Amino acid sequence: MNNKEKIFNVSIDLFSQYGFDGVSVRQIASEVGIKESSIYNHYSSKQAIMNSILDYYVEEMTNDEIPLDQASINLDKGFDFFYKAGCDAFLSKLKEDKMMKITRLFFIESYHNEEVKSFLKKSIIEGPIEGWMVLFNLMKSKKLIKDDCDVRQLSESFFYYGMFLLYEHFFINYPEDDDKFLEDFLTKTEKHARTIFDSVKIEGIK
Amino acid sequence: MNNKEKIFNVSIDLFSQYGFDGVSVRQIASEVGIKESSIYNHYSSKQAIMNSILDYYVEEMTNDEIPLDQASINLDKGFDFFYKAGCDAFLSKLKEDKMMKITRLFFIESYHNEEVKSFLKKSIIEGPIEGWMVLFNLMKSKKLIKDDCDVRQLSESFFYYGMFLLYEHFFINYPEDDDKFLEDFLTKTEKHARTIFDSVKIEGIK
DNA sequence: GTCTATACCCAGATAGAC
DNA sequence: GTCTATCTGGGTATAGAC
Repeated sequence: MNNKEKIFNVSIDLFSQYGFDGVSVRQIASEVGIKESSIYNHYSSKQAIMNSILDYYVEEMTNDEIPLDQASINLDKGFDFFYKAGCDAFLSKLKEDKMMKITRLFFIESYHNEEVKSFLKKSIIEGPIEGWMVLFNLMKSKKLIKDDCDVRQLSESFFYYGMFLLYEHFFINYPEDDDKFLEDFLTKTEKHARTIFDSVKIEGIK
Repeated sequence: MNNKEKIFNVSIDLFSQYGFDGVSVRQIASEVGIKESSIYNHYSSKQAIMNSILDYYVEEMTNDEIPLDQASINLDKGFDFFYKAGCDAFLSKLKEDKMMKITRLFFIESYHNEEVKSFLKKSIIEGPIEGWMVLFNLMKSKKLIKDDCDVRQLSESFFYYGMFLLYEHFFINYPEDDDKFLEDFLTKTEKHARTIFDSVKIEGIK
């Protein structure tokens, strides 16, 4: 691993622990094993390091589309199968050590970093919500859930539970139990999905 | 308002906007209209200002116990009435301008401030969850909800939705629509409570 | 590409006159 | 209680030798 890569990885480690403002260029340099002035041979500024981390994460996270026809097929195999398949796709991304760290970085920086904020809002909250609305509408057309239920409300009721688990982990419990969190996340949201589904499913559907 | 109070209030404003590390003593002094050295006649350090804000918030937030017998009476008037009463108690605290600001401050500082972190964990997450577990058990004993449902899971499914609305507001949308948020919070969580309740209620109960 | 040296700035905090 | 003046330390970043 060359020094540029080292700077990149060390910065992810430190920024995700202490936040962007809580880490100095000196600290990064010292952790890499070079002098701080050498950093500037690879990145033009501290902000430039942060930007490269942002770009990396956005790139990695936005190429995992779930094709709707596949979702439809999964849904025919029962709700539990369908849910597990969708959740696994998201978790496999998150499971990589680097992605967990950057996710925490995104959460903690979102309150004052406009770029992070708009990414979270668009790609991590609004995007999935719209995806779930499509799926609940699909369930309606398949006569799995009642016709009069509010699809938007249903999507939020379902999805925000998992979002809060993420917040809770990254702000309150991090970094203990990183692995345990990923395990529990699936089983907990699965039970929750069941609860939501049960509230609107048509009699006789499992 | 004397200068000590001014320092206190200005600090709440600035800390909640930019975070503790994002605000300098000079900024606070300038906003108050005095020199930074004068700050130290009222508070021994920047950290001391922060601590007094923490103490104030903890004091204000931890004297609003909901007596269980009252909750039981409310519950007999129907689930919707019961829920609205409980939620109003919490919202009336939050509605004060100062409390909204400090709540945001708590959220954004929680990732690296151990005191804030443990308060949030204990009093804002675990405490209410345990309260809701008591209430769902009460509903069980009143034969309102099914006997085989998981009360812990139910409490989380219910409560985490509202917690995420808080996170979303304070990190992503703040400070736009502060008032609108407080309005929407009640109606949104009410609908969500309905969804959760419907998934476990015994046939014939409203 | 890495180093030493340094510029420049702003932070938190203190001393002592008034 | 507030001021001016100042200390000390840490931050980002640059210049120029090797």
